[in-house]
Formats: sequence, C-alpha cells, structure tokens
Amino acid sequence: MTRQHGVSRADVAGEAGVSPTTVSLVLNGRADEKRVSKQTQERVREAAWRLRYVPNSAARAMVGRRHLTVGMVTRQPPSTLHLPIFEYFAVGAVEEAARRQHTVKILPPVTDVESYDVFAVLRDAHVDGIVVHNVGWLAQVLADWRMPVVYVGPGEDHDDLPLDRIGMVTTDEQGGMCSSARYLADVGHTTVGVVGNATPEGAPLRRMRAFIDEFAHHRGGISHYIDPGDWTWSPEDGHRATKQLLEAWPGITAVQVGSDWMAIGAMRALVEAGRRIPDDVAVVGFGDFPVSAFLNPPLTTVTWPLHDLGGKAVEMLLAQLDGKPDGLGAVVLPTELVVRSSTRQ
Amino acid sequence: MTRQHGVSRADVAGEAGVSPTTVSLVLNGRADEKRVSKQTQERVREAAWRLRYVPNSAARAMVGRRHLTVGMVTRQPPSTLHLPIFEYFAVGAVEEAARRQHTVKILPPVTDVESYDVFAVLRDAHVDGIVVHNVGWLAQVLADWRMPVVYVGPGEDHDDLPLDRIGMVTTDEQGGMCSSARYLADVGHTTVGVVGNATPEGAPLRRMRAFIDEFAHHRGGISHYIDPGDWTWSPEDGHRATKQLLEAWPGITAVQVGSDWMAIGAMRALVEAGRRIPDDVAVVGFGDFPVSAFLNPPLTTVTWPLHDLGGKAVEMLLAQLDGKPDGLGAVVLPTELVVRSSTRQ
DNA sequence: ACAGCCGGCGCCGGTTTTACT
DNA sequence: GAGTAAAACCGGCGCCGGCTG
Repeated sequence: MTRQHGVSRADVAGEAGVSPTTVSLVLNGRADEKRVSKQTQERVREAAWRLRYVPNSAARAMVGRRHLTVGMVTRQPPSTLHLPIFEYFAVGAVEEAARRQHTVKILPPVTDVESYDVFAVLRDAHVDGIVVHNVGWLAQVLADWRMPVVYVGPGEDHDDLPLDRIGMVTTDEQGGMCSSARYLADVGHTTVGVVGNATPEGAPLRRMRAFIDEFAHHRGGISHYIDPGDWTWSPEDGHRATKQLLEAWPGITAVQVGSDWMAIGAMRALVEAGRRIPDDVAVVGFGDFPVSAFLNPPLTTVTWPLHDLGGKAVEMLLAQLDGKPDGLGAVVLPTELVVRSSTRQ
Repeated sequence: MTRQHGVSRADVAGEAGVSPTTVSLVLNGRADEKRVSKQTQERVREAAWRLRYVPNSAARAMVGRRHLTVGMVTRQPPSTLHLPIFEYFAVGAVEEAARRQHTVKILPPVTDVESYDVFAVLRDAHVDGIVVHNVGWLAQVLADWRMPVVYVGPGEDHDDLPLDRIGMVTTDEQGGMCSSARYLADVGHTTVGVVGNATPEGAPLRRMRAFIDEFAHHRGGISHYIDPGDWTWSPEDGHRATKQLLEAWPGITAVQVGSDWMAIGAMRALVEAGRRIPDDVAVVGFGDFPVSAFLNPPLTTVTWPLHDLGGKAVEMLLAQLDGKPDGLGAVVLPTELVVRSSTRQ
C-alpha cells in the first residue's frame, strides 16, 4: 500500500468543507484560472497539509496516462549490472531524467530469452518508455509490444534493429580501439596481448576485433589472445586472464585490455610476474574511469562516454514520448585515446 | 503514455467474444478456479497475444493498492550518487527486490532541505515504500507522511529517528576503524595521517573520529588530519588531500584514508612524492571494493558490506509492507579489517 | 434442479468538462 | 459573472447473480 490508511481527496474536501473537485483544482494550481476564492484556496491547502494528503499516484497515472518514469533494463549480474559501467551509465540517465521531471526505474534484469516474461514485466512496469542496455533482442520485442524504446550499448546484436521505431545510442568503440592500435604500432610494438576478447557467449567482442584488425593492417603487428571462458569483466578476471596470457606468449611487449577494471587486474598480474610497466610491458585499458588516472602507473586508456550515453538515451526516449522524430534513429558518441604513463616511459 | 493507442481489456474481450471479466480471470490465472472452459481460456489468450495486450499498470496499481516497487533516495551527485558506493548498495537492493517480485525506482536525489518538495515526490513516486540513503531528516519526514521507510547509511544524523515507525540498517564502521587503529599502533606506527575526516558540511565523519580516538587511547598514537573543504570522495580528492597532508606533516609513517577510492589517489600522491608503500608509508583504506585487492600494492582496508546493506534494507521494507514487526528497529552489519601488502612489507 | 460458466455492475481515486446556483 | 459542485471517464478487479444444458 502506498499509504497505510489512504487519506483521500474526499477527506480533504470534508475537512475543508468544499467539494473534491475544488481540492484538485487548488492543489494542481488551476484554482485562479477557475476562479476559486483565495479564502477557499487557503482553507484547502491548510486541510491538505493537516491531513498530510498526497494524491494517489496510481490514480493520477491512470487518468493522466503518464507515469513520468523511464524504465531501464540491462543484463543479469554479474555480467553488467554490478560493474561500475552500469553506474556511470545509470547516473547519466538519472540526471537527465531529473532535469526533465522524470525518474528512473530499474526493471528486472535479463538472464536469457526464454525465462524473461515480457508480458509480466510490462504489466508491472509503471513506465512510459524503456532504455534497453545491451540486449538487442529485448529492444526489438518491447517495440513489438508498442513500448517506446531506446537501445544503448556496445552493440553486438543491434544490427537489424528497426530504427524507424526505436532509438539507438552507441559509442564509437571501434574508433577508439583503432587509435590505440595505431599508437602502439607507431611507438614500436609488434606483438601485443589482448585481454577481453571473449563475451560469455564466446563471440569476440567487436571492439577487440577492431583493435586486432587495425594493429595488423597498420604496420603488420600481431595480436595474441586467449579465451578464458566465462568472465565478468572484473579485476579478478583481468588478473587471471593476463597470467594465462603471459604463460602462453611471454614475448609480448604490450597488452590491450577490454576495460579499465580488468586492466587493474592485468597490471597487478604483470607486476607479480616481475614485469615493469611500461618499461617491459605497456598497458592500455578501455573506459577511462575516474580511478584510471590515479593508478600506479596512471593508465593509458580510451575514453568511453558512458555518462553521456545514459543522458542521451533518456533525452531520446522523452523526445519519442513527446512525438518528436529525433527520438528515433541512431546516434554515435565519440571516443578518444588518452595516453598516460602505462605506455610511456 | 504507456502504450500509444492503449489496447484495453475490452478490446481483447471483443476479439475473443467474451466479457472483460473473463479476460481478467484468464490472464490472472484464476480461470480454473472460476471454471472458465479450456476453449474459452485458449481463445482469450490467443486474442490477447494477437493484440499484444498488456493490462494497464496504473489501473492495476490503483485497484490492487500495490505498485510492487521500492523507492530509493540518496544525496545529490557528486557527493554520493556518482560514486560506486551507490552502485554496490543499489545492486544489493535491486537483487533482493527482484527475488521478491519487486523492482527499484530511483527517486529524485536530495540537494537541500528547502528545495526538496516531499509532496511532489510522493505524488509522482509510484512506490510502496522508500529506502533512504544517508539523509536522516528525509527518513523522518517521509515517515511523517505515512510512507513506509527504511533508513540506511553511515549515519551521521540518524540518532533521533523514531525506530518504532521506521527501519534502520547501518554498518559497524567505527568497529572496523578501531581495528585498523589498533593494528597500525601494534605494528609500531605512532604518527598517522588521516584523509577523509571532513564531510561537505565540515563535521568530522564519525568513523574517522573513532579511528583517531582509538589510535590515541590504545597506545597514545597521534593522528594528523587536514580539512580540504568540499570534496567528493573521489580518487582526485584523495590525491589532493594527501599532497596537502604530506606537506603539513612530512613525518607520518601511515595514512588512514576514508574510502578505497580516495586511497587510490592517496597512494598515487605518495608515489609521486617518492615515498614507498608500505616501506616508507603504510596505507589503509575503507570499503574493500572489488579493485582493492588488485592495486599496486594490494590495499589493506576495512570491509564494508554495502551489497548486504541494500539487500537488508529492501528486506526490511517489504517486511513492513507485509505488516511484520521485524521491518522496524535497528540492524547493524559487521565490518572487518583485511590486511594486505599496503601495510605489510 | 443443479452444476458449470459467464457477464453486469460498482469501486479504486483521481482529472476534466459541464452545469448549476 | 463569480464560485462551486456534479458527473463522466480513465482501465482494470471481483462480487454476485443469472443464464445455459
């Protein structure tokens, strides 16, 4: 129950000695327009305050056809939700929503296709539209159920989304990775290790593939990588994967890691193996999270505008709700290589 | 609008050739109990699927008096919301809520007392209860408005909360800090620097005060600290504060930092100043976040069960909603010192 | 007549339009 | 014409009572 013993509009009306209509008028600021006398207004406000009256939000949503709420869906922990990635993104969304008098609701995370009951989720959603993070098929399905949708994410599976019905915001991860590949090649590296190519599904992540290709095509460098099976992009997994990588390919002089969080574990593994950073092995991360500039050594990495991603997604979703056309179609946010001490002596 | 051209229950009824009541019965699983024939059930389900019918969540919430939603409030960024602290806590809440068929909604963050319109927030909340993070006065006010509330947080201002009407979950931060103080004293430190004593309001954080007192009483050690004014508990602020600390008190042999995120900046500042960790200066953090064990060097710190904190808060809130008494009163979660290489050669 | 099935109707608590002193 | 109240409606849920074979 929203309130224990629901004080209703009628209670306030009784207390103030007016009709329920007048209570609505006064509390919604339409009293002057409707010529309710100042004394009556004051009486209503006084009564509402005394009773701590709050209009029932469900009733308002029903008649107003607006919840002023944006839903947000992502994958099941631990793959995404419990990583700070989600947070940076979510905070951007919350802030943009707040700017527009909306709030954000976190809908049940997705595990797999079969067990996700779209009907039940929508039935209990209380949401005007949904931002879908990193689950392409769900964006598609929600759109089929006539729910306004914006898809965001690294996008391994967003190729055939119907952009005339849904919005999409992505980041130019491949571009940033290509910058890194060219940079490492240009400063003389010819053999790098790649940590983070595999997703839980086993498909190579597109941005890692972009790195490998660019590193090969630019100056003919070679990328070695391992597939440690399921991982969660945690420092721990970066640590484990890098140890395996060093055993398999001891000759690498640089490591490109798939995220800064894994890069922290990777740097630790390198130090434990007696390699100096960057003297023996250079390290490049991905993400440029707030800690990255303060690590020992400060980490060279690719910026990833996750905060903007969340904000832009909400902006587009609200545009859709207002019937504006710019809430649909694709938007790509830029990335950039930031060189720090982990690659530079 | 939840759905562009609202398909209503009546539409499904028309399509299936039954009454609206029957549609509800079938879709809510009470069809067998009410002896609706299998054929009719199938016809209804078929029609509902064909029209992609979803019951209006606002209407359901109104009649059912339940939103199946838990609200969550914290302070305005950047003080809390955009720190990973929020994430660990929030994820615990989301997971526990999901376990109980509920979802979590992020309500507008609090800036200050005057500008926070409790009436408007509650009016648009669509929640059954609220978890308040770190804003004692708001927990009190919401309870006055008859909203079920659980307060969580480090708790500088929760001393006089009415525990007969609200739930409270805190962590034994002081205990963990005292362990750290005794440990540092026992291994021979007599003069430590403290980073993170000041909140934006200027009052010393209780857990930092606990450290200082215990360090003094246990073996007569001395704590030096500085107040760098407003800060956001970021690595950057930890870096800045530690630099100031080293200038003011060059003789310190250990640093107790208020959070692991600041500790990352603190370690960087120490390295930049040419101090070796732990040989010249030992470092202790607070939080034990996933990265902390993989830093260079791995960080000694105090565990902080933020994930459990979020889960427990939701658990208590839902207990309140079920009318159970154990949703009220105070619960304290334990902390623990974890010794790693940043204090041990 | 008596199960087995289904539909009419009032209600939840607001907003908005219209009508009435 | 100023000020307030009545009534329709939003879209579901569920109690009854009634219709069927």
